[in-house]
Amino acid sequence: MNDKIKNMEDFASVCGISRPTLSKYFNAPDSVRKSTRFKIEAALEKFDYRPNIYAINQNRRQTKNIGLVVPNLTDPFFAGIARTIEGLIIDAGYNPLLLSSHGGPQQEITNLESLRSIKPAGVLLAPLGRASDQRRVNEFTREVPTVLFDANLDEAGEAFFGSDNNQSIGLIVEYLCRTGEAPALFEMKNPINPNAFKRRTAYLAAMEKLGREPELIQVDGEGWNFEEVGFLEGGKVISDGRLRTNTLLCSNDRLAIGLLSAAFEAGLRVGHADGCDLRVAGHDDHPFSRYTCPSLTTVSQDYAAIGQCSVDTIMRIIDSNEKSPEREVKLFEGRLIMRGSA
Amino acid sequence: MNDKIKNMEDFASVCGISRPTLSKYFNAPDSVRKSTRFKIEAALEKFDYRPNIYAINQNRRQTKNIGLVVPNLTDPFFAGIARTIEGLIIDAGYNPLLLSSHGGPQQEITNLESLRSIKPAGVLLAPLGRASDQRRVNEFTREVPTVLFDANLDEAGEAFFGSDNNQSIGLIVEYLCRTGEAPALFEMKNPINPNAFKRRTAYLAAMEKLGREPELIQVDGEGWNFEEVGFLEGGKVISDGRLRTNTLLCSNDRLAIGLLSAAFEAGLRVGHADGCDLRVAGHDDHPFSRYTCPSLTTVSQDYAAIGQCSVDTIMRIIDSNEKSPEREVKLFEGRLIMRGSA
DNA sequence: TATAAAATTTTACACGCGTAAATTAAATAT
DNA sequence: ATATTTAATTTACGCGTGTAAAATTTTATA
Repeated sequence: MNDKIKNMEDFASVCGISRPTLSKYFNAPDSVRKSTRFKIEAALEKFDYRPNIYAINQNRRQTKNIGLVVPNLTDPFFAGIARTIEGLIIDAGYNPLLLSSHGGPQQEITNLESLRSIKPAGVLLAPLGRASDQRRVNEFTREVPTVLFDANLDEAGEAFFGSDNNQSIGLIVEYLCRTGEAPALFEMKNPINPNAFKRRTAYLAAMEKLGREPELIQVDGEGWNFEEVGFLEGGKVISDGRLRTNTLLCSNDRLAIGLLSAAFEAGLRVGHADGCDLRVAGHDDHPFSRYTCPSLTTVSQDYAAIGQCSVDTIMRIIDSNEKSPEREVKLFEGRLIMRGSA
Repeated sequence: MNDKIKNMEDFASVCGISRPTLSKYFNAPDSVRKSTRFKIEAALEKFDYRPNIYAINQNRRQTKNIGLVVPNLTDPFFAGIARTIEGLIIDAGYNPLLLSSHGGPQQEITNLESLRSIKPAGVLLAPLGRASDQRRVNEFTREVPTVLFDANLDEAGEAFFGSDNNQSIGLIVEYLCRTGEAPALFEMKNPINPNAFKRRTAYLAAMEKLGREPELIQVDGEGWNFEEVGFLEGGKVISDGRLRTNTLLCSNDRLAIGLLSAAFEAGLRVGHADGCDLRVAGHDDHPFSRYTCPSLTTVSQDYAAIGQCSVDTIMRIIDSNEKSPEREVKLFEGRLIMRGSA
């Protein structure tokens, strides 16, 4: 009577219907007659059966898996984005598989390899950027429908969605110039994020547009420990008296967080109030930027829109089952977040 | 000649060996004769074949998957731990599947459910703690070999590994008492993390041992936005003049980060130097605690050891293929991290 | 060289499901 | 009520692998 249900066959018999009908039900509950549907759902209440996902995926033309690769999950910024996108993927009826490249191009390729063996219907990839193994990423995107986000790679994937660095940097440069001294750009000499290059260019353009003299403060440092770079190199910049303006725009919030810490230890007062020595601004609206001392003025990226757009697009590609004729690129505007530091 | 290799059958024929032998090779390359192994590896160079993971998992008695569930990936503390453990799982020859409960008990159960359908060989679970749906977690651990870490749940899983809160809290309480005023404990009234309760108890015990009067500052606040709670409620505590000591021990670093921000905005000087108004200490050695203003004195947990121990144990359980007679519990000692804030 | 032991290969079947094609039942039109 | 159309169901086959048992080959031992 209460035999163990081992497979769909067994479960079909206790339902009193055939196995293929059951299969249809699991793929689309509304595709079976209402009366049979009730039979199935009644049986589901009584028996503990769920289809074997491996058998399903072996036989489906396509899996319901969507790969989601981010450069570094240890960065709460990407962790937050990943969470948002995961939710969107689930809402679309797919199964997200989250992988982090941990800042390393080797790991990034490893992630793509292991995704390949999972035969995903599509992949959302936020690549490392300049550090990425472009050739192998391109190779992958030719075999698996892929949408890039956050960082663009030349011609890789079906589409790219990210922030409009020109607009967002322009926004904060204009704000800083309007409310005080013109900012110098604090950045890494050899940044591994391609957005950093875009931001540098955007900074130069914005300054020129405003008729100000740009100043780049390019510091040493490797890898993804941006806070450490900001702290150590920012500390040197301060103690060496290399500052020719009292306003620093950091290429990203994590650099700014380190820099604020260095400024604090150097006894500098950061902020826009009277008597302050330094203004510091960032970019990204990092989750922690609200809690720095002082809180960090920055630009937020519209990740709700970027995520939604990325998911919509990969779904469209999956549904249409064809490579789109041309690579779509869409950039979203940032929003100024005014806080205490500048 | 250069036909597409579609399955192991095809690949076996281009290797010049039988399919079952090939199957053996993929499961353990050293289990086949050296000469046949060379044949296979030579063919692997020439042809692009990899076994279908779904067919493999459908037929193996056990998958090589290990589930890894953490309470909240948005917290860099857990993101770091997850990364460490992922590496250990891979080293052990298994395939980690990382899931975050996003701070919600419903998501935690959902995670366990979706892990069940993946039929993992074992699961490493850092539960939400008090917020967890204990009954359903217990149900899961009865069906799937599970090791708990970070937060303990009553009798759930085969083993638990975490930090010795008594030792670590004792350590920092002793340090604070020795170097200044005795600390009050700053914590949430209804913390969702069970370690919070352990730490409260440990604080009371440590104070008693030192013959000091304990003081609990229990603030409102729900959820996992600890920085916000620390900031808002800490700000109130400061402005209300509720502080009867100049030394605050926060139940965790994230509360401390918020509190430091509140203290900064209130114009308080935090630190142990002369002329400071307040000393603040935390617990966990959060990745950001190095970059607060001032940098945060805290206690680091030995997560290298906790992770290693957790992975070793789940591997032992998987290999022995039997429930261990008794539930193993092991607590690891914390280390004092002295920085600027206390 | 003969023999035993070990390793390898072959044979044969199972796993649990998707899905095309054929069949049957239900819904609609006449 | 009957013919027609449409939807639901069943039949039958295939997916790519693991694995036990039997047959064979290779290696080690005497």
